[in-house]
Parts: sequence; C-alpha cells; structure tokens
Amino acid sequence: MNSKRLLYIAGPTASGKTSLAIALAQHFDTEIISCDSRQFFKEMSIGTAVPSPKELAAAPHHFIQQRSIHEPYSIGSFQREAMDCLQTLFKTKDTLILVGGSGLYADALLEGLDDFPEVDPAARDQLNKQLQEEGIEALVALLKTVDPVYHQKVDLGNPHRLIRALEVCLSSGQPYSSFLGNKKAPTFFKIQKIVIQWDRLILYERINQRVDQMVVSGLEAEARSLYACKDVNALQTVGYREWFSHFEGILDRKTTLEEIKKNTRRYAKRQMTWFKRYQDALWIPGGCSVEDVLKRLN
RNA sequence: GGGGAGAUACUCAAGCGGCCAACGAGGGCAGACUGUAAAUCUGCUGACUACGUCUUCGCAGGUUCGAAUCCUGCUCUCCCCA
Repeated sequence: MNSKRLLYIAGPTASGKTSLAIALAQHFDTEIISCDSRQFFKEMSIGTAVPSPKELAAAPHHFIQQRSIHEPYSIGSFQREAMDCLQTLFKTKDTLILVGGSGLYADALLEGLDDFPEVDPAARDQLNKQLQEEGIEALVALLKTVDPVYHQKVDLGNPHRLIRALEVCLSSGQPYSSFLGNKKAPTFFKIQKIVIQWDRLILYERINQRVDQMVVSGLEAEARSLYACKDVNALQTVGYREWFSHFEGILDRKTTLEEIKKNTRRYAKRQMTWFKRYQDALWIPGGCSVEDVLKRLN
C-alpha cells in the first residue's frame, strides 16, 4: 500500500553522512534532502562542511545553500517546504534520502510539527530586553500567569524556551501549551532511519582533523567576511563564533582552533544524545560500505 | 652553599584544627529538547557490595578526642642571594 520510503541518514558531525547519502542516492537513482540547519545558507560553506561542487553534482540536492543568512528562516518554514518537496519528489521516486545532523529538523519531517501562530518579532525583542533588565525570574513569573501548564513542564532556567513560549503567548493571546500535541506524522511514506556510529575517540579524532582541514581551506577568511553580520542567528555557529572572538582579541589563534574543536566535539555529543532515541533505526558502524548498508537495509 | 615560597582530586585553584570527599573554574561524562537547535539549558564528576561504607589533600612519623589544616624529618618544584 505504501511503497514510498524515506531513508534518513543521521549521525554526529564528521561521521560521513554526506558521502553515504550520495552513494545511496546514486544507487537508488534518487535525490537528497538536507536537514542541516546551517547548510541551508549560501554565505557559509567551509565551516558548515557543505557538500563540494563535485558531491553536489553526483546527486540532486535540496535545501543546500538556498537561503541567505539575512532572511529569517525557521523550522516551520523548513518543515513546510521540505514536506512539499517530498510530495513532489515521491511522485517520481520510490526512495528518497534525507540527510543532516539537525535532529529537531529531521524530526519535524519524520514526526510532524505543531502549528503555531506567527510571532511578532517585536515580542521577542521585548522579552529579551526584559530578560536582560529584570532577570529570568521575571520571565518565569510572566509564564506562570499566561501559561501555567507550560510553566509546569519547561526548564525554567532556559531563557530560550521561556522566551519562545512567551512570545507565542503574547503574540497570540493564547497559551503556548494550547498549540502543542496536535502534530501528526506524515503517512505517505515509510521511514527508515540509519544512524552512523563511530567509536568516540575515533570520531573526535576525525573532528579534530576536519577542523584543521577547514582552517587550511580558509575558514578564517570565511569567518572574517561574515564578521560584519556576526549577530545573525545563522552565525551562532561553531567554527564561526570562535573566530569572531579571535577577531575581537578575546582568543588567540591557537586557542581559537582548540575551542572550535572542543565545541564541535560537544556538538557531536549532543547529536548523539538526540539520536539515541531512535530505537527503530539501523545502526551502522562508521566507514561502513554502501554495499553493507544496502545488505542490512533488507 | 645560604635564604624564601610551595606541593590539594584529570587540570587550575580555594581551604589553614572539627560544619571537608574537600568552595570555585576548566576539562570530561550523562541528560533535556516542538519556529534561536552547530542554539539553549540541566545533572554528575575519589572509590565502592552506594539514603551507607571505605581510602584521599607530596612521603614518613608526631601532637590532638579530632588534622588537608599544627610539629619534625625526607623528597620534589619555584624564586632570591652566592
């Protein structure tokens, strides 16, 4: 009844997702949808390890460097656009490849996303200002009055979460929690998750080497060219922020590289924590050949 | 050769008689996660047969009811004078 299948290639940064995705896409003669929240942006290349021109030519890619860091983008927009993309591509393909390390973005496609009203950007500005001036307690108190339900379950020490909930409450006049719990997973395709797993030390070594390689490839210059817009959301990114600190004289060059490596390792750790929830995934060892992956797929 | 300072858990670093398995920071580990997600936040971090027990603060002794904290010796490090 449902012959359509989406293969989601997951795994921490530097685990080899890109090359596996391309190999699979070639095998199935199909296309790749990226769910990497930083590879969306055309201004960033080196630091986000975007696929090379050669790799991009090896299989059709979607959601790679199609946006500008100056345009606001959200997981909601991504979810809608990517779902449309899936609908379209599945008309001619039975198998599609989803690849990317942004677990939340992947899950938005795999499990759906609740609908939230548009938020007035001024609301967030106002809340950030309040956070700065009155402290997080003020936000907690406010949330308690406008959305006691969510107040019960959020991490009250997390300003981003508080502000998100509050901006929705204030913009819509309804509790944030009232919008939750209605999401439904798409049913027009089956899902097969494939998680690439490396021995921790080896992965960390790969990360270190990749960072060194990025620097050789010109990461510093790329970061410098973006320094003027360092505050945009897309640039709150490992590999860029550290250079910004360096440009400001906060970090020396050596420390900058060490910090990038450390923060990348931590990022990888958070990704692994996220993917651990994928009980139904096919777990494959890092460096596994496509043939082996295909063999294990059925 | 003489004088001075210091040795604390993975690292840095507090503590200077009991409230110390030992502040804090870093690092590490584990976790959370619905439009900021490469973001943001939380917990743990001497050992263990764990709401209790055991072994720690350079080493060896000593004083004391009781020491990481006081005394003696030793080892090592750093600084100053020769």
